[in-house]
Amino acid sequence: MGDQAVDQVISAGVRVRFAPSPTGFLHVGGARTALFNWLFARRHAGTFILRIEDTDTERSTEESVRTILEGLAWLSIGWDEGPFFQSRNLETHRALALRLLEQGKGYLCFCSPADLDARRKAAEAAGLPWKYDRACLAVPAEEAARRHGGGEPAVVRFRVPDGPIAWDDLVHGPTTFDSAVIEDIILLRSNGSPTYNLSCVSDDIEMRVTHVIRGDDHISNTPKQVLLYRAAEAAPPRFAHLPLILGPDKKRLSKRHGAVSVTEYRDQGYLPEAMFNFLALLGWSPGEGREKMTREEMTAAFRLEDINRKGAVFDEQKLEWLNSQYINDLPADLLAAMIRPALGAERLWAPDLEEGGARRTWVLAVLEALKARSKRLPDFARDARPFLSDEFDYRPEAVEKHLKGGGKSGGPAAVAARMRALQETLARVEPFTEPATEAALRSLAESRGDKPADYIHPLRVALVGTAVSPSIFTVLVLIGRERALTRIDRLVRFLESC
RNA sequence: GGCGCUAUCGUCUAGGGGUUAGGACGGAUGGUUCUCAGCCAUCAGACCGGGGUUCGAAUCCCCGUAGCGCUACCA
Repeated sequence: MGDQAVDQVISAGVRVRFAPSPTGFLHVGGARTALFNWLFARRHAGTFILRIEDTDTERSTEESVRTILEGLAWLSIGWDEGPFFQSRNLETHRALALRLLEQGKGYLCFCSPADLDARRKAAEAAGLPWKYDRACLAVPAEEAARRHGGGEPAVVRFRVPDGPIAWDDLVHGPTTFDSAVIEDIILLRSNGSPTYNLSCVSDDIEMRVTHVIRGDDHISNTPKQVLLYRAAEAAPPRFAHLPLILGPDKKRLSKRHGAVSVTEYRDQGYLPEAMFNFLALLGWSPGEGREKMTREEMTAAFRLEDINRKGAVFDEQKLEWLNSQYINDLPADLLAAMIRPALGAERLWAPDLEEGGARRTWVLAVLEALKARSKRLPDFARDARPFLSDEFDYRPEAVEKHLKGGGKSGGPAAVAARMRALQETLARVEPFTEPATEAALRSLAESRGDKPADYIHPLRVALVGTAVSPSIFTVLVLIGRERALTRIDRLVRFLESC
């Protein structure tokens, strides 16, 4: 079958789901799983289902549900069905378990957790591999029913049949487990609540999920689930297990590595498009060296078969680079909208920036000048301050290097003299444009037997307070003649106080 | 311990019997220049080890080794 034919078969109703448990924020691993499900669904014009697995009432919180939804929304990963809450389907899960029990595919187990724990520990201490020993399998069904009816606590276990279990993983290829290593799975706890594997399989059957795309850490759950599909006489879905996202130490990415929540990255000033692109590249490559891609390009190129099997280290430096690329591509007016909260927090956002008008046009020009040197959104709020406000400090290292710097600059007095001369020149230069101001500064330097840099560096400190900025003449024109002259005044006064 | 998964530059990866093993991030050097960034150019940098199969193996097979994951009445 050719690729197109395969695609057509797959496309006959692809249904995938992202099934996070709401016990924390949406971490980057979860986001990447959601992303791949989304990409696969879009690629095959299928359905993307969001299912919240909130059956662990101890740890599940509504706050968690909110942040997960918020994270998905930020990344623009929308779902077609749901969100469904697994806790609403408990009765269906229970019915499946009871059906299996009735059919003799399961049995009641009266072993207490404490008892089990003791036996497990004893086995481990003796260096023996532990697996539930099926002690209760020997209890006749009638007796078990009577004891359970009489109030004795019991769990429902699934009786694992003998024989090999195999599936053709879409990313790992053929994978097999020997049922001998799988213990009889608990389906229903002694309080009657269903366990993860049961709920998961039951829901996936009910929701007619065709492809289960999830993290590698679920590989060992898969044989159990395959068994459950068989027992339920339902066709199992295709499985695709994604490589884990690792920290720099090659261990599964976790909080101790720093930021792991997607909303943290948002708050650090990453663009959702950059994050989306970066996450997609973690464990997947369309080949041909393609890296920076639009969602549409990623969707068109996405194939589960191209997913890697090796865990991928989350490289913040590359994320930052990608982010700078996206920032550079962003038109200034969109940029303005994105950094507005940050500017507002710094009290740099004035109401007159809201609508069209000269002031807004000017602000956009400032952002444009700052773009190439910005890696993350907060870089703008920091660098834009001297443009948007007259309140800024001289950076110590800039003062040290360009104002006081002994031999080369001749000391504060010499710098002050040059700035006075420059001030006079700038007061007269017409028009006040980049080429004209540059020509004026250079000829002034020449006439006084100095180097242009002797004027440029102190001027930069005067205008923005730092040793680095965009081209000084761009800055000069953006700041404008009047403010520039005032700032030179301020610098001269500062030099006199040195 | 048992079971499973994995193994190409520091990192993300391309390649899948014959390649100077390619690209990107990061690093280094040089250029542009008023600084930083950017941009441009150049450089350094990898097929885990051992056996097979083959005329030929990074690629296929086996065995090691290492790393990671799972091993709950959590999900």
